[in-house]
Amino acid sequence: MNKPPTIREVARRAGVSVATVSRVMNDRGSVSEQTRRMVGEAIRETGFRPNVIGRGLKTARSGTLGVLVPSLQNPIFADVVQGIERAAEAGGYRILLTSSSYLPEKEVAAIDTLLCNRVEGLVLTVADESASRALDFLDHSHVPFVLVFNPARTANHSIVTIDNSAAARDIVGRLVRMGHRRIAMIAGDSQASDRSSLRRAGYERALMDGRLRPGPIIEVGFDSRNLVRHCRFLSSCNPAPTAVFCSTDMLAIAAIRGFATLGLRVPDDISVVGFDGIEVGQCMSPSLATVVQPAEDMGMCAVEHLLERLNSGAPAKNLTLPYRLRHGESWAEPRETTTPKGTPV
Amino acid sequence: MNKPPTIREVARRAGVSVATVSRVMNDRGSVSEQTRRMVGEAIRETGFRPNVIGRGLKTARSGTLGVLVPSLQNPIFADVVQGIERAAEAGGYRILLTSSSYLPEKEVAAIDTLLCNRVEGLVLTVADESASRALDFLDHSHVPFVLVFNPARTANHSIVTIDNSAAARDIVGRLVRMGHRRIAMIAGDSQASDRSSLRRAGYERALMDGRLRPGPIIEVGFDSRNLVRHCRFLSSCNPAPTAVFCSTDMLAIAAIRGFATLGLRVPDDISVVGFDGIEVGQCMSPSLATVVQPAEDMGMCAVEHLLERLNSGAPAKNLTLPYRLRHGESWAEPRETTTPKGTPV
DNA sequence: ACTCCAGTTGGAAACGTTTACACTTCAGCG
DNA sequence: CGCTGAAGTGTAAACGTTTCCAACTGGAGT
Repeated sequence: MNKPPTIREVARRAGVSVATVSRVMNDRGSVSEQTRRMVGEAIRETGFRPNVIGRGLKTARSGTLGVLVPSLQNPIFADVVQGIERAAEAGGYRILLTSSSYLPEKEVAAIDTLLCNRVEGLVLTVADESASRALDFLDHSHVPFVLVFNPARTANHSIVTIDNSAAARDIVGRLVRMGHRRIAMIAGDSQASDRSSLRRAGYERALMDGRLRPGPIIEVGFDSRNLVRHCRFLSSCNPAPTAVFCSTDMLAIAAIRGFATLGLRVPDDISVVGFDGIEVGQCMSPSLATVVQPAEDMGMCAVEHLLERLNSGAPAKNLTLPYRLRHGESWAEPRETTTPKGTPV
Repeated sequence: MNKPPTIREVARRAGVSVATVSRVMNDRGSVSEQTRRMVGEAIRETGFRPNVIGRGLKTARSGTLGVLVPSLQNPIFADVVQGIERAAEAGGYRILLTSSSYLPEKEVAAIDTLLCNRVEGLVLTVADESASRALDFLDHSHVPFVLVFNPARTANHSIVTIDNSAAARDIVGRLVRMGHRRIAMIAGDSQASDRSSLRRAGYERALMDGRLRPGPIIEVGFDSRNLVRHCRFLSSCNPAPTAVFCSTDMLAIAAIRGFATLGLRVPDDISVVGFDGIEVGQCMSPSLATVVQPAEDMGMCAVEHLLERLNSGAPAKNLTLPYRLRHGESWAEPRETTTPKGTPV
């Protein structure tokens, strides 16, 4: 396990000082064409690779950004990480990836680790922006960070998000106008996600708009795979809901599956809509009607803004990107409505 | 943007030398209970966080592992990264994540970057293990690495994989025994994935076993979302295949979608099976019949083995984990067979 | 011939840690 | 009372870079 060559060996080999080698590598300062060639040759011969740790120590720059997401299991986060990685790479940064498994205590630990590693900035999604001990922590660290997906509750944070509440109201409103009078919600644990509560608020607002009572609301864990039990409960209600709004696509997919297991067809027997816009949603049958968050873009925007702050000292800002609705096959007018139908979408 | 406190300030504050502070932090050497307390207090007061870059420079250990995957878009890689992150965290390591977008030239660049960052080891999936310039590169670097998903063609690499060819032969064999006589394949670009070729080999082998001719084989890009064109082609063949084996679940999902668009039902009109075992496959309807790779486990195994090599100098080894078949709803006996049916599965 | 300046180059001091080594105490022991 | 050794502590030298500064060259301008 022999040590990799250092700048000193390259210098010796090329018959110059380490300062000159450094100058050649970063082409800074003036170096004659001849020495430049010789140094280049020595670098190639030795297989020298500059040690960014040594460099980082001197320059006080690590060249890395920290990333913290709840989980990679949900494709929405994989997408955002993909965007982050893309933009970071374009900006000459590496990313240090950690995940919290939706546990607030792991958030703090992970951020601490990232700060020890002297990341120059962070991109993260926390469980609850307003209650996050992790963020207080971060606020005092003087390391710039950008929240993704978390709602903008306080103005002095950099945030890239969409209007969760409006989007939920929008898509549930469509269900109402389709004629649904009894709309249930399956919500991810609101402790683990402030988005979930906002989406719920939008849902309730849409029902209020239509003078309807919020249907049964079922709160489940984010890692719920099997919703059969909950689906059975919903279909046994009286009156049974004709549509279900799920706070994430993953839950919506699981719900569709759950209803299928019970012999209920979507959307014939019950409509199901989701939230997130993950890619598989539009590949499956029925394709999922949902709110599309531009996750990869959000990741890229977050990094771009972070780099602006890093490089030009730009101020923190809230960036609310547009969402769009995807009209999938998982929703339809209710088969039998007890009240007159509204206007179809 | 004031600098974070250093060990020196902590030492000054506690009235001791930096050596003592260092000793307290790593509890190594002997320190009296009293000074230990004072140092602890000084650390808390200053909010000191040890700079792992400084530490890394001295100890020649970065505490990071490099990870390179083709893309995070495909959940199979998100899963493996999740496993890698888990195991790395458990072992006290951080991960530096990069992706190649299935481009061999980006593989080399990414690995180079990771090596510059002095990762202590790497976990990666390359396009083609036997042709990878990136691996030659890595072989000379004396940094241990573990391949995931790539087939074990050469014995001296650490590899965590499954038997792709056997698995493909297995699942396609089931189709044959179900009575399918005309089985097509939709394969991901074999340039971009050595797995794809192996799966194809297994597919061909299974057909040979059943004395059948390989059906049409369509090669598509890994990022193919819309397979309608190819599905139309398949259904217009004469005789038309009654089943399609796809080299990844993502392609299988897209294919099911494609057939649905054409008004063909899966599995009634045509069976579709995939390969990978991503979670959404079992959530959708019809649920996807597929080969399940234990992706998260594979990621964890890879890291565990890597750490063994790192810590105990254990030798490289090939680890072939078991796959299993998931009996989904996307396959069934062909509706009309021209030859007598085989034994159903 | 002298100064001046731009173009090259090297020396050495950082950066924040860890750690080998040396030094002080002080208790235990003969 | 002196010797020994352990416990506790400090000093300073690394680790691999970058970069400030000084020094040296040689040609142009006076």
